[in-house]
Amino acid sequence: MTSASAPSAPRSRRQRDPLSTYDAILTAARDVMAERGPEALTVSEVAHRAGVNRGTAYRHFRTREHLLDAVKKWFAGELNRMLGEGGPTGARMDSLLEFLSEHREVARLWLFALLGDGSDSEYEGWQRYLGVVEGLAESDLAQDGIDAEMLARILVAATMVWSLWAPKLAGPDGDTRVHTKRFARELRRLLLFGVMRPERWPDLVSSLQDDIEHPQVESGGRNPRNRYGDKAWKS
Amino acid sequence: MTSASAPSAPRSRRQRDPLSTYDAILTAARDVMAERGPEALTVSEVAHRAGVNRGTAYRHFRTREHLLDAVKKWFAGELNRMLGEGGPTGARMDSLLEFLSEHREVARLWLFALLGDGSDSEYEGWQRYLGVVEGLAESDLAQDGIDAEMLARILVAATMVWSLWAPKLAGPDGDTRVHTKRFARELRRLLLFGVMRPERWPDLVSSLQDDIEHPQVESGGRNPRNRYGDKAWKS
DNA sequence: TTTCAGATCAACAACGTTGTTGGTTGATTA
DNA sequence: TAATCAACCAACAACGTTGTTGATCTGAAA
Repeated sequence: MTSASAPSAPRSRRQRDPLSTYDAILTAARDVMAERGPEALTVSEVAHRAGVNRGTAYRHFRTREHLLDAVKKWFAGELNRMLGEGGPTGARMDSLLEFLSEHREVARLWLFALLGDGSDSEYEGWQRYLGVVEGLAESDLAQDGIDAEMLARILVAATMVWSLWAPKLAGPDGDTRVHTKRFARELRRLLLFGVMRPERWPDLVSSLQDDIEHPQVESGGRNPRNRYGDKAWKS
Repeated sequence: MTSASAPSAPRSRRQRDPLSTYDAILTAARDVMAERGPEALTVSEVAHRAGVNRGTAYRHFRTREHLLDAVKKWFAGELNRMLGEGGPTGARMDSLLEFLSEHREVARLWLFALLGDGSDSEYEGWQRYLGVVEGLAESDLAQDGIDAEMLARILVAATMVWSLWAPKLAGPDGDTRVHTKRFARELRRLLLFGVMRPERWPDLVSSLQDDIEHPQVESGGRNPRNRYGDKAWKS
């Protein structure tokens, strides 16, 4: 050290408890990161929020980057849990919405990750979720010709974004539940019935059928099973 | 000034052209902001990218905050244009997707804005878009009982997120168009037919109908017109 | 009770950022 | 051609951030 005699006002030193200190720092980091994004995270703010000296944060996480990684790791686990949970299909959509309403920071981190440069890092939770949608698509509970992967993406994307929209629509102290109920209802309705009356959109319908005759294969992606014309719409 | 005699190597001075300098700075700022988010934007990086001295940037934009505001203003106009354009419904969805594929930075800025703290700042473009969806929902081209606002949100959310997903799925130098075509197709299919076979999900169907008898009104939001049971599904 | 590993912290150096200042230079006009 | 004015730029001060260092304290073991 260099100078620094005895500090005149030795600010109450944090009680010793490494584990809970670690937790406090990680939680604070998670909050900061969810609020303002990984780019905006500073160790200073995290330490301040955790009620810890900045130096202490550096003892628990070697660098700022290590801290970010720890949060991302936590987040990945949370996302897995989230996507994996819930019964099949309908119930699963609802439980996803519910989970996200209560863990908005996960949705925020998800979007920040999407905006980040990391490659998609397909979580196993996503695979499980996708598996469920595929199972549904192939069962006779669902219609024909569904592209399960794209459908799953539509559902997850809409749900994630919704969970961030809801509080803005509800206002500063409004209740998000009413809006969320409307959202969930419209989503269910969409899944059951769609939007258009197919008989009024012959062009669109035939454009879907055209895709069969000119399939877009190549490029690794899963190949949608396109078979229309049986009883996909109406009887 | 203080010291600073004659600079030994007077780096080639930028040709004088205030307007294009302004543009260069604004464009660079837009790029940086779209890439790394508003929080991560520094005037230094913007000036460097624009090939301009930092001081020059400060001549055109009084502070960093003014620069951010200018980008946001530009973005709002772009978003309006985007949501406003395109024909009705199906064609509009496609044009939205197309626009976003070519202007990914708009989608990124949109998500960053969503993650930011500004209140929703409902753009007029959004109102126009919503108006179109409402028009469709009320016409006899569409099914009954659609909650137009929520449907519009589902569509916009899925599309915005997709435009950021696509390049990640395609890989570093892959072609996004194939995947995007699949996405667009599944979206159209979803709008036409939905996913489930309603006759196999009596519980879900009746839960939608229940909403009529126990309507969720209150809280300012538009009240969905729920009337089922006529010919919403099948004939 | 004494000892001591390690948890906590204040201070430091190096660096990057913001916003300001005043000198330089080029285009326009008189 | 000469004067003028604004665009451009280098350097500066003030500040915040990162990562490091050594002093100090504490809980638990000896």
